[in-house]
Amino acid sequence: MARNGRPEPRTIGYSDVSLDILGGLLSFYARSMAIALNRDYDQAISEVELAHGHGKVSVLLMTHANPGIRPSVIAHFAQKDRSAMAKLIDQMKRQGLVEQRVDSGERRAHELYLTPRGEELVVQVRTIVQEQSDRFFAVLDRQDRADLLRILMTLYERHVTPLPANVPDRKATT
Amino acid sequence: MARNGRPEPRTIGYSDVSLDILGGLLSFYARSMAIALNRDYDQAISEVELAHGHGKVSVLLMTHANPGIRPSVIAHFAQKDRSAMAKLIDQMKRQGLVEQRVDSGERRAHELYLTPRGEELVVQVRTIVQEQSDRFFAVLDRQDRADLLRILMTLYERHVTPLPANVPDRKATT
DNA sequence: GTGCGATGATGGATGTCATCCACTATGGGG
DNA sequence: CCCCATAGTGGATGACATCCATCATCGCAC
Repeated sequence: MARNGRPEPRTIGYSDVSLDILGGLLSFYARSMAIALNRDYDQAISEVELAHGHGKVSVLLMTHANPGIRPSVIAHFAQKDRSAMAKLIDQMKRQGLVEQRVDSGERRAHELYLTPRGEELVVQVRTIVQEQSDRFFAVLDRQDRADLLRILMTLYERHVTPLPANVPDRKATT
Repeated sequence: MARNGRPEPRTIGYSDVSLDILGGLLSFYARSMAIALNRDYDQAISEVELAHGHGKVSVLLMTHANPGIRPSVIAHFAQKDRSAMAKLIDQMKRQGLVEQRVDSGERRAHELYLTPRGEELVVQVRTIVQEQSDRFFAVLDRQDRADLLRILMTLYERHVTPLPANVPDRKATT
């Protein structure tokens, strides 16, 4: 049984195989980390009704922090297709977590609000998500965690979008 | 048009929205980076017939570097379900890239070999994969790249499996 | 006022992939 | 011989990303 819950090979040793260039490839390790992180995260978040992916958590937290926010803005920060975002929000509406109103000043757009039920869930979700992240990255020392956060924020700003001004430790990298 | 090719919101500003705890959450940034990286990678790798995910590339490179390797060993390092790995290898067999033989000393297991065609593809794939990774992480300075690699390797060893002894810069972290 | 292109949201089609389960042939140990 | 574990395989299912088309709305130019 490997660290990730999958059976490990039991009839042959594998400590001397070569990973070829993968052994020194940032993208291989980055994607591998994401696989492990996703699995761990999905397990943690399945305790509440928000299983699978960051989408619902992003909607919940960002709507909480920004009542009236646009679906398209959330989609933007979460790197989610507009159409997929609409479906996700529809699901959360059916779950009784959010509600939508037409923006009176721009009737093509919607404003998102949490329901009281959604608000209750926020506290839980914050705790679960923070603990999961802390636990996953606890194998790193404090300095490495700080460096990793800084580096990942840089990558986010350069590959996704500039971070809002209110994000702590954000540096103008654009 | 945002950095990732998706339309960005055009009728409202969004530089002052709050990301709530996501703004300081390692797992959010890690997963966001992976989304961006996956997209970039998939674009690069679609130039050759290995689109989508690291699976095929891992099979190709690790079989090249370790002729006769077990599917289960590749699955182990690539964090892939056995059943999914079997389907993937079947696909690559049909593409004429690999072939399988029964391991004579352990007849439950298979040995994987590349075909001449598979071998030809290795050179291309190596170049593409290396360039994609280099390009994606080029936004970081040299020190940050080195730190990121070291940190990600630590995470791999702690969350996935110990790295083989032949991997450069590997440290015993178990 | 009208027309045109852009915008935000929505629905649909499609492909891909992970997960989980069941099964078969094989191997090792009691 | 029996039992349990192992490696590989096939199937079912659910989730999700992507891409496309559509509609209502908006802003701008003529």
